[in-house]
Amino acid sequence: MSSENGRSPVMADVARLAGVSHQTVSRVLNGHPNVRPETQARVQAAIEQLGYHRNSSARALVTRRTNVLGVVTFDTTLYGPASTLSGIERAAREAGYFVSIVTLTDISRASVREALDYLAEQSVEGCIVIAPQRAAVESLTDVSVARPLVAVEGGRAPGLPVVCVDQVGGARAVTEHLLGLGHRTVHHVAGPMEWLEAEGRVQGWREALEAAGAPIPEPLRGDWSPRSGYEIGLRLAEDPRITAVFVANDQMALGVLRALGEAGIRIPEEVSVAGFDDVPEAEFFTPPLTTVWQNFSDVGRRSIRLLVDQIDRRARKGSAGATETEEDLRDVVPARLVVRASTAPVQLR
Amino acid sequence: MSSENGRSPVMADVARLAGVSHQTVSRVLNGHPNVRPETQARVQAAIEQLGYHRNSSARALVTRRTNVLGVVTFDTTLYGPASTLSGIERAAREAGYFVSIVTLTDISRASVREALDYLAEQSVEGCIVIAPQRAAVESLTDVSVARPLVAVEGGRAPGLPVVCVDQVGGARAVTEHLLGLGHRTVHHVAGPMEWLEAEGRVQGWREALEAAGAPIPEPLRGDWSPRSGYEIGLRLAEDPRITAVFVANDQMALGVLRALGEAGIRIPEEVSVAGFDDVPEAEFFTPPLTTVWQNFSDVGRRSIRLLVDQIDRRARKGSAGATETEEDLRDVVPARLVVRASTAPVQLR
DNA sequence: CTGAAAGCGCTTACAG
DNA sequence: CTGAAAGCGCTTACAG
Repeated sequence: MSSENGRSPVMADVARLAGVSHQTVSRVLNGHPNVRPETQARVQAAIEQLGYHRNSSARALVTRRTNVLGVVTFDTTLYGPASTLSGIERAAREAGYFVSIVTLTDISRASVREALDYLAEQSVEGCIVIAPQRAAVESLTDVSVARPLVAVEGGRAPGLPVVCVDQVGGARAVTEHLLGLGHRTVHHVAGPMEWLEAEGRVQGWREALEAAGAPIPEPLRGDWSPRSGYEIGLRLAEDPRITAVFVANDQMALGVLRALGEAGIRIPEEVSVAGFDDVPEAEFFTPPLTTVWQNFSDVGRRSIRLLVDQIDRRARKGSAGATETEEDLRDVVPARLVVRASTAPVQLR
Repeated sequence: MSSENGRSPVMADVARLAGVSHQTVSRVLNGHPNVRPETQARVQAAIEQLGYHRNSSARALVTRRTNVLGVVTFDTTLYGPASTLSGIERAAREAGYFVSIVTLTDISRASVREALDYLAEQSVEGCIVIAPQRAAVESLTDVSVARPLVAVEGGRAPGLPVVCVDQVGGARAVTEHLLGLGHRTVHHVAGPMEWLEAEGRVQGWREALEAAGAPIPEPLRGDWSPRSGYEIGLRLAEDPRITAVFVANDQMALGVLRALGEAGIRIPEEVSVAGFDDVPEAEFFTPPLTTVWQNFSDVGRRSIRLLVDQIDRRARKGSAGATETEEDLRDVVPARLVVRASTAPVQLR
């Protein structure tokens, strides 16, 4: 695999073996035209014989392109971020980029900046930040960032392209579904205030209630965990006027189902429960959960497209300086209601 | 942030501003001794004033080190791989490495090779393959790999360092727990044959039954999904002799719980059910699931340590050639039984 | 269609 | 303690 003297082969070794100059090897490697077919074949043969791989650092040094994209993400063991990351990675590879990731453990402004600086040291050509918290988004707009950037689930941010799922629309759809079943109103178990997705879902829920002229109860706040859903569920069980609950994610919905179940409340006969995310398990909860599906691979694809567009545009202009203010790019991916057995027409409790 | 003429600043710009040569800047950046404190301060000031970042490609070209590690993983929306990836990423960063990931969609020998070749083009210094399938491991041993490699959940492979959770021990513990509750035997819902983790769990279960002199039923095969657990659960529900089921992961266990529930079978009064993984939801299943916890962040830490050790050893020897056969490194992380409400002493059904 | 030359931005001995 | 020189392995005009 390596050349005779033990080090890995370089372009010059290939050139020598093929009886050409190293520029010709470079041309073959880069698919330039103007190489005689037989020369090309000789070079290819030499490359294979030596097991030659182009040195990516040398190439990056001269082309000023690393072909690396950075992704900053938060807690990849949550279903949403994990699915998004996976979609991003696939789309990036298809676009010819490598993906370097940093997982955040805490979500302060400082830690996001730190992650971006860290990725900058690796000379990434652009970054995607999966940062659904308010603090994260602010940390992105605070400083004029030197290189292309896309926020996923980022909320509205001036000059920062954003790709997000239509949280508001999804929440509205699930709330309307519950109202349509005859429920007088719908209670809401929300995610943490700092999370933009949590706010979007609150907003959609509120809009649907307002449009229907239904009473708007105070939302109860969980932290996305099944445990928080369970604890809130215990409280919900005590109020007999509650007949419908929209929970901001499936994990918390699981906790709510469990708490209501323990209290002897039958679902959906006495209380309807709906979630958000459509995790693979949701279909097998007891009962199977009505929820909202998000197209994460689409989110990945679109965010890579937005990022690569920025990179290409900048490359064409040849400017490494500040970006001129771009129009507010905001790509909203629709959400889809999935109706299962945890929601039903209202009955007396 | 950039130098006057619009391009990003280079070492020479810093040198000029600080009134030193660019070598001195390099020394400061690399923390070399033998730089006068005041020179160092001047250089630091110039670096900050210009917003200078060292060009990583140029550095990698001359040091022959990219500081990038590759991770090949399979379906990061599964709890195990996602948690492992997250542990690896954190440990790598602490060790001063960047992490470049490739997510596999199918798990053929060819796709693993392709992913490794892809990472090789980025000049990663070593790779971790989270590849719990037989085919993946074989693809790693098949070809003598040019650079350091560690397999996670890889089974026994000659010359290939492996970090894995003690699947056999975990499965034995959960089976012994069920036998200890008085069950005559324990049925098993296994994962797919190609998965080494599935096989380890079958083995531990079988060993425990053999040691107890209990009958050994044929394991039923699922595909890790809740749906497959559900379908197998429907069959289990029909056999009244079954009183205890060990399911190879929590997602399938959820499906089993659901199927038994639909059949009117009470858990754990009539049938005990246990899982494996301890996903965050497991505690909130109905009933809360007895399962086995795996320390994924430890797996991440240990696999990075093994990989970095290999890299350092190679760097010291200065050999880029073939690795000499190393002792079979195999780092086994213990698993821990977590008893909850889904398992109970045997009763008549 | 192909080669000789310059240069990308660093680090690493080597002098002093 | 600091600088002049060489070189890492490529690509990119520029000749021919």
